[in-house]
Amino acid sequence: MITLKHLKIIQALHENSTLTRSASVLYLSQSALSHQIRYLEEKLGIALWEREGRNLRLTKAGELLLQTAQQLLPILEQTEKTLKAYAQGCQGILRIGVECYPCYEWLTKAIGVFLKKMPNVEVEIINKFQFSGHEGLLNYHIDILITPDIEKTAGIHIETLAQYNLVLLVANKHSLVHKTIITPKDLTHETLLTFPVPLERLDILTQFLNPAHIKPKYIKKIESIELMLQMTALRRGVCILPEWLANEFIKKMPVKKIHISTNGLSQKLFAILRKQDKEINYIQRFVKISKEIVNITQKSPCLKTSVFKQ
Amino acid sequence: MITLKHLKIIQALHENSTLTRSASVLYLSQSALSHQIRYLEEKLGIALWEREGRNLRLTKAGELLLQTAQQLLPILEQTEKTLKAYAQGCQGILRIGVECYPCYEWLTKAIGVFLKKMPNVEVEIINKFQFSGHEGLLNYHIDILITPDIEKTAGIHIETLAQYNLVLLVANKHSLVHKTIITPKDLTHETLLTFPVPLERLDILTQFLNPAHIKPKYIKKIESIELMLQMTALRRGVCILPEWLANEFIKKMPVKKIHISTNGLSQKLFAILRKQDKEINYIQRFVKISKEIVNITQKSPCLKTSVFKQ
DNA sequence: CTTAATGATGAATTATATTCATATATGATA
DNA sequence: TATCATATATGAATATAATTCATCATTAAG
Repeated sequence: MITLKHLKIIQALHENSTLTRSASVLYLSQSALSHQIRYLEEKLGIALWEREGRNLRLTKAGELLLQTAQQLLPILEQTEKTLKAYAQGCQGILRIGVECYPCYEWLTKAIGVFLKKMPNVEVEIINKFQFSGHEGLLNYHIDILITPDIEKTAGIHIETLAQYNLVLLVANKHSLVHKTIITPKDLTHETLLTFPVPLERLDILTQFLNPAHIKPKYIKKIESIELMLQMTALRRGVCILPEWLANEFIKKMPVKKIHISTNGLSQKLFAILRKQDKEINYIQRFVKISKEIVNITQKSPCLKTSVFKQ
Repeated sequence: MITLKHLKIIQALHENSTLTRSASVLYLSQSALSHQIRYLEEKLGIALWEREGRNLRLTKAGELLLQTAQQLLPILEQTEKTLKAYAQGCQGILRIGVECYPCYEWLTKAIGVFLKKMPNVEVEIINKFQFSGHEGLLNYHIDILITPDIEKTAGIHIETLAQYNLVLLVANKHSLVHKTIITPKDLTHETLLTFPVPLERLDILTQFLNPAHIKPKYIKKIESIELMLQMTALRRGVCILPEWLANEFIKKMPVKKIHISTNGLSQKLFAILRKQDKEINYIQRFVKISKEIVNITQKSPCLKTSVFKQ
């Protein structure tokens, strides 16, 4: 009765608004779509769209069908991809979602090692999500999510990859540079450079500044870590990075790291997967490699630097 | 590429083993199926079944496709049913799963009230699950689960319907009948009549007997509550029931209730739903009615009996 | 070795989806 | 409000895909 074709149509129609545009996206004629949706509504005996002039608006029934489409299609797509991979002698596809900007540093290495050890598994990295990474995981857009934020939802399995301190980075000539420890107050007049994530996901705010009821002068979102460091060096702001990553940068740029509060501000990094995938060989392997690489990345420069500094 | 038809075929084939049988289940000719699966394997470029003589066994790829089918088809089926219901002017279908034998007593009443108040919603009761009720909920086989057992899994919402005491029922002439409170030791030589659920789900064992390292002489599983009471009255065993239900039976059968331990053995009853369904009007309504009915059912006979007994 | 039953296959048929050509409707603009 | 560019609807023709029919090949059981 309802076919996947219909689900694809209803989704495309939702994304592209007009029949003509959707048709071209689906490589079909406008006429074909028109026939299909008429057929579908006729068979179901219920309107899926309200036609207001040349605009289509989903009815309640249409919404239900769209929701179903958005739930089913990614699952099927994943299966098809994996089958195609199987057909080419691959063991599978691993789609990694990343919700953690500094992670790319070690993730690239980890994937490198993984690809060598598992030449039959393909890897795909996804960092834009329709909603959240968690959603992406549950909806089969990705198979594994690297994130510092966990939501305890059913059906997922959580692996802790690492724990590290966050430190503040300031320019060598910055007024704060001689502090050994930063207090919330110190940041009152600073511009804080952050990655473009929702503010409630910034530990420096939720764990450090908010409890002290202090706001930085301005929060500026920057995509690229290099640019962020550049701006820090040029005294256009200060930024917060994992200590192991900060250690890399203080070697090559005119910036200094300062510890945050007496206890430090620590953060954990997790790899999250669907429970049913926990036993899949190449997924276990990837988690294991990630743990190793994260720990090497975070410890070795640390050591070097501390030797260097003493 | 892969269509729903294929998923249905792979599922039917898994359930019915042979092509011929599956074909008749799907109202197709054996030839049609044979063509379809050949086409599918050809297009995917990978074997989905290994043919051992006339037996089909799924390959790893086939397993993946079957798993996908089992995940997708119930969701779609649910959507189709709901759409059909919409088409007939219904607001929707509520499929209730029940994992609690004594619940039928009040559930029937609750559904009665619900159907009167919401004439446009259809109701379906399901009490056999492929795996667990929780699975059924997450896989869209049911929309609401009535159970005393909660597993905290992601994406589900839990409502507490009631809390009540469990009591022991024995025949009027039973040797334990004059006890006011039962101890674990008292049950050493008794046959315990229970509903057919896994032993780890029986609170009388997990909460009462196991901690005292005591086992009843024999545990006999019985489907029907009437038969269970019948056997209790005939001194073929003793049984554990919610107190409110026990109160109903002691009025009409030669059985007595005895409280369990000094604190009593209390149990909670939950209604569990998918988080995304929480706001649906008729689901909220059903939960509300259930709470009311459970409380009336469990309180009113209690009152009557205590008046009667004094 | 037979036999009854299952699965496979090519050709014919039927059902379904798509396009083409064209008509109708809509919204913007003069 | 007339015009135009653009969008959707529709019937008939066509192309594609699914199903059946008739038949053969294979298999497990007696």
